[in-house]
Amino acid sequence: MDDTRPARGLRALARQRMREEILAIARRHLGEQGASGLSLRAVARDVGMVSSAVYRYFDSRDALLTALILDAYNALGASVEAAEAEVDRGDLRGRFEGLARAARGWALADPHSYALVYGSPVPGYVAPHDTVGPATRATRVLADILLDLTATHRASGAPRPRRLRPEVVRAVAPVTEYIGGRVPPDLAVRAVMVWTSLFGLVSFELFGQLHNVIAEDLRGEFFDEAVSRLADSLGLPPSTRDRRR
Amino acid sequence: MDDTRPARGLRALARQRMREEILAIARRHLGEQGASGLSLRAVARDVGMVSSAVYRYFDSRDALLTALILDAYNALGASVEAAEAEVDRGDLRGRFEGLARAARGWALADPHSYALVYGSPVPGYVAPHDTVGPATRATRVLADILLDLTATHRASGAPRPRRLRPEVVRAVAPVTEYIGGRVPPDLAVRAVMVWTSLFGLVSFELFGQLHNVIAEDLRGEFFDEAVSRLADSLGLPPSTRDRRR
DNA sequence: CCCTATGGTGAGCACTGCTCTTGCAATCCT
DNA sequence: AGGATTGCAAGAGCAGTGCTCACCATAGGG
Repeated sequence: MDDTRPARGLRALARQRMREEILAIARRHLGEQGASGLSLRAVARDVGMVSSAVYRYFDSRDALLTALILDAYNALGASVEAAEAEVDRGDLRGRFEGLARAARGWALADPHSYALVYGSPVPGYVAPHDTVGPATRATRVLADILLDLTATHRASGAPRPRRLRPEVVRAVAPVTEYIGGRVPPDLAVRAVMVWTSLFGLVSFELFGQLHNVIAEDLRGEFFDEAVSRLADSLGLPPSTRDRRR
Repeated sequence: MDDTRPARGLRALARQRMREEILAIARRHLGEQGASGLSLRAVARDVGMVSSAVYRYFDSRDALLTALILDAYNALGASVEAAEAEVDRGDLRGRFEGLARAARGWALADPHSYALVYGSPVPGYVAPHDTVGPATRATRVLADILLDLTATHRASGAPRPRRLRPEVVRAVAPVTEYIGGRVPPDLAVRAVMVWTSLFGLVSFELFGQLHNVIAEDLRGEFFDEAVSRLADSLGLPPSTRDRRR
């Protein structure tokens, strides 16, 4: 049932087309009513099938949701990649800002998909985690920025690294390994904090936690300010486009 | 149906007892299967009623959930308040650390309740926001710490304030007003970022987003490190208990 | 002290996810 | 080319859900 890839043969091709159509309808429903309101039967109706037929393509409602989660990760990843790719390679801060703004923009445009991946796990804790591939597309972008940062180690305005307890160094070991290169543990800690801060902010905004906290019509302004400070905390040099002084 | 407070008369008292009993069972179910699996019928069965009788006490399943959300806010608030109250008033950093650790501790102990309030809104975006009272108990604690900070303005190790665009100042106006006193906008911005960072981190940990990022057995260590850095970013002076040098 | 508001009952509607049997048709193999 | 095999769709059905409603008993308060 985990037919994702090749599609050889006429039959297999038709099967994949059907799968795609179901997913398309499901995507639409998700965008309209959210994950909790996504009904396999309703999707089946809209696609013109009887509900039991859908089970030929997805093992369960949760399987359908998992496919949508993968979808969402890819959409976010693509959006972030595209935005970051538009920026001059040398402009590390600009690349970071592009990444951040793209993430928020995508989340605002498709809040239900965002909730699907960064909200509370809907089914019951089981789902994702074999979705590692697409899940890391966005994080990869940040990792590459950090790689470029350490390569051209202009320690200009970089905050001085803190002394780290060895347990903390071990704690962030997966990150340092993932980023590659020889990124110092202190930067890895900063990176994780920036990442959680970024998505924490977006989540707060989307999930209504910023009510009576940040004026609603100025959320974008505040976000930009926050992103700028996060860039500072990473030690990203001032943007090359408009370097002051 | 919004019978929360007084309870005068025998009947009204019995009513509130029943309400409490239903809530208690619901709370148990929530802790076991999570919000999406909370069934009004199942709760009714466990409490020894027929399902329709529950509707005498709660307008709908969502109303029950809303009551549980209120519950959760209060539990988190109480936990945070208690932890922070144990710390010497002058030890601003210690108070902040106590608050942060209590929040994470409560979340880990009752993840479903945490997801209820800080995860994606389950019903369909409608619920809370009249629950402002209990919702702010935890934030009030931070606000008071910041008030004490600005009162005893020892600008010792405090990061130098940034120049703020006027839109940003307006954006955080609700925060500055909520905190009270005359807290500078720059500190308000920092406070919001610290808050989102804190809960972003907890959310990431609880929702599985830290998989392959922070070693699972060292999450606590990493959290402490992060909290320490967040305290720095607020300009909280080193703890009075173990001041170095 | 009686009467009425209150709260419990059970049937029922429309919906959900999921399973299983049945039949048809396209595909593959000899 | 023909027959066996496989894939897909339909439909009925089960267990469960949220929620409504007509129906009563009873106990509390006027």
